[in-house]
Amino acid sequence: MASSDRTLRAFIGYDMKRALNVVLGDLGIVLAGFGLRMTTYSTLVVIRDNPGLRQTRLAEILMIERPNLVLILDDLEEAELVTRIRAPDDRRAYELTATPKGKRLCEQATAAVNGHDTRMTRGLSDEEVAALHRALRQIELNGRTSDDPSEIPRP
Amino acid sequence: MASSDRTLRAFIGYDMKRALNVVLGDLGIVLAGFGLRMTTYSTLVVIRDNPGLRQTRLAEILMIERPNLVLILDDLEEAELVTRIRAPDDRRAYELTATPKGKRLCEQATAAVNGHDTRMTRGLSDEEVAALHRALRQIELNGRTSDDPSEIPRP
DNA sequence: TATTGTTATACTCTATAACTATA
DNA sequence: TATAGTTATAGAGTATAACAATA
Repeated sequence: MASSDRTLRAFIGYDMKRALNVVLGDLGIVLAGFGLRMTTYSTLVVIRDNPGLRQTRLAEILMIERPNLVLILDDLEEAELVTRIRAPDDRRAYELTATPKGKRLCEQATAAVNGHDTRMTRGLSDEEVAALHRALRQIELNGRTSDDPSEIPRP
Repeated sequence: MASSDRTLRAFIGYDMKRALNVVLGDLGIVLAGFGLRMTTYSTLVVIRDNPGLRQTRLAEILMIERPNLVLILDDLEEAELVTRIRAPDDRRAYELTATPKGKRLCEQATAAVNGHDTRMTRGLSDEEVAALHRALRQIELNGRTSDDPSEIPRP
């Protein structure tokens, strides 16, 4: 009986969670080959793309809490992929930069993640993949803007 | 600078994770109104749809590990939404059934989750939502069948 | 007084090994 | 010996409160 979860399959959240589970499983294997996890990889990419970024802004971009980012950066710094340098204009803050080693690893890992992405979307046309991206971003937007709890019916 | 994560936005896994985060956040609020979490809700639905189901099979359907299911069922049983009854033909196993109270709550919660689902997919046409379901199931399938590690290039 | 980064902590979800009782 | 359910435990991700240094 392969469809015993048919009721749940009607919900977009369930199909998203099932699909994301297998995607993250595969991605985790790929990134482990570079000594990275999902969190450290995405953090490294954003730092490489935005040199001099500070932690509060980085946490906003990645939608994670600042205390959790501290541990991720500790990992990246210990692996010599990222440096924290005191900001000259604000001695409370750090400017984050990818080291040459970090940039190289980021590029190699990104190539592998591109391959992973291609594998995961196999069987879908370019237009279908583009539509998938659009739909997911629309849903993210819907979720952000429905923060008004008055819209949410309660029992 | 709203697109500082543009590199990551090219990956389907990133857009899926961002979208799922907001969906699960909203869904969590909806389900909390019924005293349920995501895990207890989906477990309750599958039990109601498949009376007499046993735990090993249920864990397979939901793709969770059996030890983790035990705690979920403890919750559902303590809330008197589900019963574990010794299988007459195999005294190691339990037959899982939703109580009348469990069926009522399941129906009410499902109505609320339907509303949540509609809110989350707002701005998307019926055809776009259908395409989204199809794409996500294709990706889940791709992930399942690419279990062969020989396909995954390593550094 | 407010902000940056930090520490400590707690809770959920997830994953594995080892146990018991039955088969 | 194999299976169904269970216990114990550990890891990762996530969330909040409170702190020191600086603004």
